Amino acid sequence: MRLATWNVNSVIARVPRLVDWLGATRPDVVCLQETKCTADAFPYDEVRPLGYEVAAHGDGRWNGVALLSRVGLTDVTRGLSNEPGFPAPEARAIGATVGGIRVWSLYVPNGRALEDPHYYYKLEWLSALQQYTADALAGDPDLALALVGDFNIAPTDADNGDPAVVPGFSTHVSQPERDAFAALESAGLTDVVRPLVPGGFTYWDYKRLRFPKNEGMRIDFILGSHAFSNAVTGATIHRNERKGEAPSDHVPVVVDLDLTSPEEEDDDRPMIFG
DNA sequence: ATGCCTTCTGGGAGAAGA
Repeated sequence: MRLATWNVNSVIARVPRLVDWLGATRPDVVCLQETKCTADAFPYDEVRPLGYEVAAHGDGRWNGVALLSRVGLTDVTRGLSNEPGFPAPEARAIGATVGGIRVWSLYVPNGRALEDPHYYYKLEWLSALQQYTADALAGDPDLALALVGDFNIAPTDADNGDPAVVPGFSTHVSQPERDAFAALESAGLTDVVRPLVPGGFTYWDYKRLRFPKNEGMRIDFILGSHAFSNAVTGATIHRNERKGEAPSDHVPVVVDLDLTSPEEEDDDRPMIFG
């Protein structure tokens, strides 16, 4: 199974690129963020012919998340049960069961500026996500759970190549944000891409030649429980999607999984005859 | 330590993003 995440910065504006990329990459599951449209306005007719079921969650002008799947799409949940709002809850989380995985497409609040009300909203939102994760894995430690999307946090200094993002002055690199990211890992999740792709960014600001100068940030992640992480066989960051006509400012992140069940794995054990 | 880019709405100029 191939699973991907992509902050498309308007799914309607990105339809030509999205359709081309889906055809070339053939992911089974896609988590989209910043769709910037209501669920009614999602471009279903452009995506369904490629074989995908679609679940969308949108506010309209801002935010918006969606899930595409060719391996089933059931038990769709829009929003986290304990999700804070700004002031009302926003369309930043959609979950579903796809191909045996509980997957969430997530768009973590930006934070805007240190000490801004939106910054505290971001931290509260991340706390709610951590609580959900802890509860979900406490209920089923072997759950194949994946938190996928734009976390708006650069967990390490190496993940920040943007000279405008300065520790001590900027969001995305503050210790409370990094602590919140680490808390997700402490709750039982691991970044499944980093061991396979140790370096590289997933976002470059549109302005100031950030992409040509490769002054980007790594802020889009695929975090998995052990049942998910153990199945990962490969990972790629599709840097070329930042090139060409009308790109998003983020690029897709992709993982390949071998979700062979333990029973089937048993069949691969050496046989002893006689 | 910002909004010289992009998107959206609304039918302008402004908000938001990271």
